[in-house]
Amino acid sequence: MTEGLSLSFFHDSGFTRQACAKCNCFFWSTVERELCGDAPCVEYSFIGKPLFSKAMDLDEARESFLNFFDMHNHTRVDRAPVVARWRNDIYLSIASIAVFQPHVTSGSSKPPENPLAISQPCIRLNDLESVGRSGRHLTTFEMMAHHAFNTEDEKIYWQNRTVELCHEFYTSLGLKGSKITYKENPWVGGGNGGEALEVLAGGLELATLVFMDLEEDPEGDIELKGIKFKRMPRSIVDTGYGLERLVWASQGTPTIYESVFPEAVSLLTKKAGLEEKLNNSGSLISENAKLCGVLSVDYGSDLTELRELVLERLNSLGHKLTLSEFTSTIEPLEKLFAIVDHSRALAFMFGDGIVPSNVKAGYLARMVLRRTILLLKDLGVPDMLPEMVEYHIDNFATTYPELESNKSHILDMVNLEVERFKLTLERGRRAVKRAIESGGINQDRLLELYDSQGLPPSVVSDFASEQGYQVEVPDGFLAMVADRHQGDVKFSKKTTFLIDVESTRLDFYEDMEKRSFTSKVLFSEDGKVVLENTLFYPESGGQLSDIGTIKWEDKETKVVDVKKIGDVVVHHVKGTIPAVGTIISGELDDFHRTNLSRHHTATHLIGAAARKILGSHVWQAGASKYEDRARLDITHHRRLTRDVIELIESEVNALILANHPITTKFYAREEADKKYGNTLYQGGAPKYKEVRVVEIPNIDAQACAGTHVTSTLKVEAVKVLRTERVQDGVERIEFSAGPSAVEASQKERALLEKTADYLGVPIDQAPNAAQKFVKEWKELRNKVSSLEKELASFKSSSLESENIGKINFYSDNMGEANFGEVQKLVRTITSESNNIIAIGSCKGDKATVILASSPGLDFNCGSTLKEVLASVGSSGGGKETYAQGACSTSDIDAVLSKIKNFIS
RNA sequence: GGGCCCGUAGAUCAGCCUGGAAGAUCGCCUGCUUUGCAAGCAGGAGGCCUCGGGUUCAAAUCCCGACGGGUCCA
Repeated sequence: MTEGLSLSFFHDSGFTRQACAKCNCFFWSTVERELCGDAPCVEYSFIGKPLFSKAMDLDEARESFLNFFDMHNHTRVDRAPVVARWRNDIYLSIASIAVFQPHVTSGSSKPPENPLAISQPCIRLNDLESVGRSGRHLTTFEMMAHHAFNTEDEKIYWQNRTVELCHEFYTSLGLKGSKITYKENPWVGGGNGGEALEVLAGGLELATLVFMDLEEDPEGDIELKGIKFKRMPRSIVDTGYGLERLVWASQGTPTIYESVFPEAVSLLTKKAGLEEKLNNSGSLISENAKLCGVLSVDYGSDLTELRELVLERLNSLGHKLTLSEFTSTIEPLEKLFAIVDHSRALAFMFGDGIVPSNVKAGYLARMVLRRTILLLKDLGVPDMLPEMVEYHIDNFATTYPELESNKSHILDMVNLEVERFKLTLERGRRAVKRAIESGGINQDRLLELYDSQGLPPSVVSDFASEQGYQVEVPDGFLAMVADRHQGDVKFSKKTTFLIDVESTRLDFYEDMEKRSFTSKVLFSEDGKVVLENTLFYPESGGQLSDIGTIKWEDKETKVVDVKKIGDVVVHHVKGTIPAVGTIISGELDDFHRTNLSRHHTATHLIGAAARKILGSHVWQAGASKYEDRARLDITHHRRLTRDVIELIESEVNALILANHPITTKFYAREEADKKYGNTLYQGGAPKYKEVRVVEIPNIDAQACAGTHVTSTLKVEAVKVLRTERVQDGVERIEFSAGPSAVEASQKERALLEKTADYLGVPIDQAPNAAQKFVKEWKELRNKVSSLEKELASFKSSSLESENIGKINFYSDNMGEANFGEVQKLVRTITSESNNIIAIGSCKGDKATVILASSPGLDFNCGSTLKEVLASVGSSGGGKETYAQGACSTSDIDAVLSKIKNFIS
């Protein structure tokens, strides 16, 4: 057997290709083996028997890796944030290669170094349920990697050298080469694929070596895992060495958590009073971890079934435990490990600028935080989260000083979220109480409480038992939630049509102050015109398109909209269109363009001011620019107060007056990244390999395709119009720049003047006057109401009644009267027994008739009045004891007498 | 990006389904009781029922929209 990944390194070093007796996979090893060395075929053998000659902590292990690759001609690159802002397909950095996708892997950008080594903190939340339980899962981990990017022109290294480096690295740490197996396991993901080797030792997967040289193609001639691929002109060495696994394997502790953050584990153990439990159940934990390694289980589905499975195995190994003994021992420890892990994830998430929210990455942070708090509550230390997060920050101070310098902000965020969750839980407690009082908590109610109030079933169950009520938590609860959200997905229509012409030359980047140009028509049809070159800016980046005119010969047409389709700028025109080949002259609407440019520059200034005033967690979350106003959405965790808005406004206007120049320049992606760092991409993931940087030196630099004015002074002035909370954690600032700012001020002044005028006071007294008027008005309103009451009782005593049988019938046409007064009169009379009252009144030309009776009389006011009013062509109705309707004023007397006839 | 829940007195909420006089509890104020406090008793103040449209003779209640909050999913 010499096929598969038959590398000369393997042959030269005595490896042979073998097949696993259990899973039938092929693997390479220097010794004869029956099994591949991977879970679930084999169990962990390194627990209690470390794989490496020296126990390492995180820093030592990371440095040993990076240093090894430094020594072997790799260049270290800095880590990227855990929030993958440069990508629009994922929220979090999930692998080291994610840092280079898609721009480098697609070939459009060069890698920052080649070959390179990195240790990238990653966050993965897909196995959240397993964290703490399996002994090996983490939400946050560092993926160490050496990457080599090969092109047709430049070959760095490929499979053989990769394996050689890997093997040398591990053996340099004292791992015997004979203990390592390389298992062949092709890799597929994100539209790419390739051959891959899993690096296994002691039953643990230490690293994966992926040789990415395929891309998905339905016509492709290579098939991997059921998907068709074709060979790419590029080939990429994508490796992933688990830092935490290296540390774990070097220490051989029962779980990965005890190796990776021993101090955090012991800190929490102490505070939660779990020392004895942890010390006495060491063997249990390690057996459990070993079994979990083998079982490769899914904790999301049925936990009890799983526990039974593990317990069965434990008991067959000599333990004698009941299910409840096992659960009560293992569960607090699992929670403890999960907390330690989750709080580290939070330190990174908040440290890298995630603002908690109900959407996107912010929601992920909130979800992790809330789970962690609930776990802490279960351990009886509900307030320990800030302390745990702070511990991790301090612990990373040397390696990641950016976390330390962001510490107060991170903790502020944590504390704020803790407070918010407390409020949510308090609201939840009341909601549960109410639900119990109004008929109990069934499955639907439980779902609703979770979905709309954020209360997990376990919390509902806790709250319910406080009220002495038991709640059944159904199996597969999360599946039911998913079901509820089934109908959510909607299809968005995409209408793309292609015009097959040369890409348009974009002249507006050459001189942003130019307003007229000449060009040749390449395409014209159906109100659409494409030119060889254009000054017209197409709608993009939240900026409206230019408008203007196109002239040729003695004709002219209006450009009303401009769109970019691929690399072609399409002018939408109203009127006649020039024939293909015509030389035209184009002229922009200068007022429109200048104002759009002002607003665009102003948007950058507002963003810069907000970052300066609020902090580095402020990111652009969206923006749009119009002729008379613009808006910028920024990430921030609190509502913007008037004070903050005023500060931002003042700062922006100061920047305007300082007359800073604005420069634009195109850079290759990797150059731009190097020079400006990742804050460049405020507007989202960059689409092209060339990045246009709009810079206001020392103040702001952004990748931006829009048009700008050439100095801040040309923005003239900025006035904030309003702010709005678009989402949790996202604030919208709406503002005007230039002449529109002045107009906006004028409008506000006009409103204020008008208001003051109505109040009859000068502007500066308007607020006081309004306050006074409202107060007086309330007082008067209450006075009127009490007078109406008095008047009603007075009138009721003077109103004559007629006896019809045992009934006292009151009837009166009160003419023009206050409705409140009439109602009070009716109330007074019907509060005594055996009375019926029919009252007509009017207000202007609208007349109202009320018919009401004392309770307990055998008489239906509703149907009577309905019938009577119907006879005069009007309508009305009501209940047995009270009815009301309308008719014309001239009919009142007729209606009243008809009612009387009805009664007698 | 999508779904769901909510907006009524200073606070917490009921009333909305089934349209027809704005409610409860706590808090607040006054008086009585008490050496004082807590409490108790009696009385009282406090509501553009978030806003804007629509339906209706009539809207806190039904419909549409906006605003404000909460929450789940991707």
